[in-house]
Amino acid sequence: MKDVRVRFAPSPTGALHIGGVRTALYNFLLARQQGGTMILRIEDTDQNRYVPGAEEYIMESLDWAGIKIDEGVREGGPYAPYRQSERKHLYQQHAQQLLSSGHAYYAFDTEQEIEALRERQKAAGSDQQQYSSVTRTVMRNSLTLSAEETKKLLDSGVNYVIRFKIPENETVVLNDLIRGEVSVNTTQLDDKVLMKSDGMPTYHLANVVDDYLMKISHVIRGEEWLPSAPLHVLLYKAFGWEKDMPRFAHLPLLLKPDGNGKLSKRDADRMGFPIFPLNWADPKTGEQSTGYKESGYLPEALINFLAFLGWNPGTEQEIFSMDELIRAFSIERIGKAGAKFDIQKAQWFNQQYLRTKTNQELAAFLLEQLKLENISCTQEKAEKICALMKERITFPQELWEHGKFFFRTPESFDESVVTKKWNDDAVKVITAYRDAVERLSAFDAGIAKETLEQVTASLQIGTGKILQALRVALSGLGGGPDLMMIMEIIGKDEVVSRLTFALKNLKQKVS
RNA sequence: GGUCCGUUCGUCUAGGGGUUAGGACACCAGAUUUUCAUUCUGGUAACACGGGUUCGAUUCCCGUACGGACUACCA
Repeated sequence: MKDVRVRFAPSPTGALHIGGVRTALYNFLLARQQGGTMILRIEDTDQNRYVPGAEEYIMESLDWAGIKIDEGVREGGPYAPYRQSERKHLYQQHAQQLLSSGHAYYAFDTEQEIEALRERQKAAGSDQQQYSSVTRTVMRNSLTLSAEETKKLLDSGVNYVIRFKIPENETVVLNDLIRGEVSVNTTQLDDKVLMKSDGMPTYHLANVVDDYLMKISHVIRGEEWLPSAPLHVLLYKAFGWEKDMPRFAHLPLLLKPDGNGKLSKRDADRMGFPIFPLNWADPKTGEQSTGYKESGYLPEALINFLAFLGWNPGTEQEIFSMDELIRAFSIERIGKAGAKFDIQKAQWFNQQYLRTKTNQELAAFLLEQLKLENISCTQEKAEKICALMKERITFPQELWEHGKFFFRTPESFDESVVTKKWNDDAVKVITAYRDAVERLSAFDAGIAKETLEQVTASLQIGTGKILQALRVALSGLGGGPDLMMIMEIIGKDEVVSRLTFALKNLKQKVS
C-alpha cells in the first residue's frame, strides 16, 4: 500500500468555515493514524474572490485547533509550491497535454453565445447541460473550426477557454470509501472548462493535476464535490493516471440546527453561535464575526465535538483526546447522512474539558479577564476561586461573569431572594454576625462557619433559615459556591463592610 | 426540471433478518447539595411510507415520499 498523503485544500475567499475544520480534521486523523502526511494546499485560482488575510487566518485556525500541517505554503515540502496561483505553468502544461491527446479543445464562445445556447435548450425543453457532446458541435471551438481558423483566433488574442471533451455515452464508476459504488453516465456530464480565459485553471483541472503531482492517496472532502467526482475520474483517465488515482471519500454535510440545508453563517448568526474558529473581520464588508476561541470554546472540546459529527467509534466512549481520535478513527465508520449542528452538544463537551483543566490553567483565564477589568489579583487567590467555580461553568469567561462578586461589592441584590428571605430573623442574625466577625482576629472558612453557628444558636434561629439572606447580602446572588469559602476568599474586612452595606440598603425591605 | 446522494428518539448516533432497538446531548422527575450549579438515580422519546423476499424484516430488494448536494470561465 502506498504512503498515505492527504490534503486539506481550502480557497482563501474568507474565514475558514467550521465544516472546513471538520474536513481538515478527518484528513489529519487519517494521516496521523497511518503515519502519513498532511498537506495544506491553497486553492487560489479565482483571483476575483481572493480575500487578503484569509490564508493566514486558515493557518492560524488550524494551529489553534491542533491540526498540524506537514507540508504547505508555510512549511514547504518536496512538492512546493503549495499555492495554486504559483503553479500556473503546470496547469498550462497539462492542459496542453490534454489538447494534444484530443481530450480537450479550445472554445471561443462569448458569454452571449453561451447564454443563447442555454436559452435555446430551455426553449426546447431539454434537460441537457449547456456544453455537451451534442452541443459542442454547433459552437465556436476548435472542434468545429478548421485548424487555420483556430490558430488565427488563438493568435488574435481573443478570449478563449479550454474545455474537457467528455467521452460519449460511457458509464463512470467511482468507488467512494463512504458511499460505495457511485456510477453516472457521461451523457449527464458537460464539457467543463479546464482553463479559464485569464489563464488560470478551474478547480477541476487544478485539483486533479495537483493531487497527482503531490502523490495524494486519499481525497477526503465534502459531499458537495460528489457530483463532480466522476469528471475528476475521467480526467485521471485522460491523463493516463488511472492507476495512481487517489481513493475518494465524500463527507456528509454539516446541516443547520433547525429546518434543513447546509449550515451557513446566516444560521449561526441567527442562532447565536460562532461559525468560524477565530474572530474574523471581513476586509470587504468590515463585518466582525466572533470565533469559537473567543467565545470560550477549548480547542480540544471543539475537535471532540466535530469528530463526532458524522463519525463515531462504535463504542460508548464520548470523550476523546486528539491522540485517542487518531487511534480510533476510521473512514469506514463515517456516516452517510448529513449531521445537524447542535451547539448544545458542543457546550457540553466544553464543560467536560473545562473541568479537566487544573486550577492553575483556569487561573490564567481568570487573570487575563481581570486584567481587562483593571482588577489586581494574586495567583493564589485566582486559583482558589477557580477551584470553587470549576464545576459550575461551561466557558472560561464565566469565571469572571459568575464570579464578579469575589472582586466587587454587590450594588444590587437578587430581588426574589430578598423578597423571600430578607426578614427580621435574617437582619437580627446578620447584624450580630457582622459584629462577631468584626471582633475576630483570625478568619477563614472554618471560623466563619463556627462563628455563624454560634450566632444563630444564641439567637435560637436556624442557620438554614438565614443562609440565603446572608448569601444575597454578601454576593447579591441567590446561588453560587460555598458561602464560607466565599467569605474566606474576600476576607474578614470585606465581609464586614458588605454586611454593613447590605444591612443599610436592605433594611427597608423588612416588613 | 435533470443528475447524484441520503432517511433509527427533538439532536448526534449504535445496532442489524428473531434485541426489552443501546448510548450521549437536550428535556422531565426524584435524591444529594440548608442556595444555584455539579453529581447520582429514574423517566418521556426513534427504525419515513408502500410493496416484495422470508417462517420472520427496522435490518435485504424495488418503488414512493421527504430532505439535501450539484447543475459557473466559484471553489
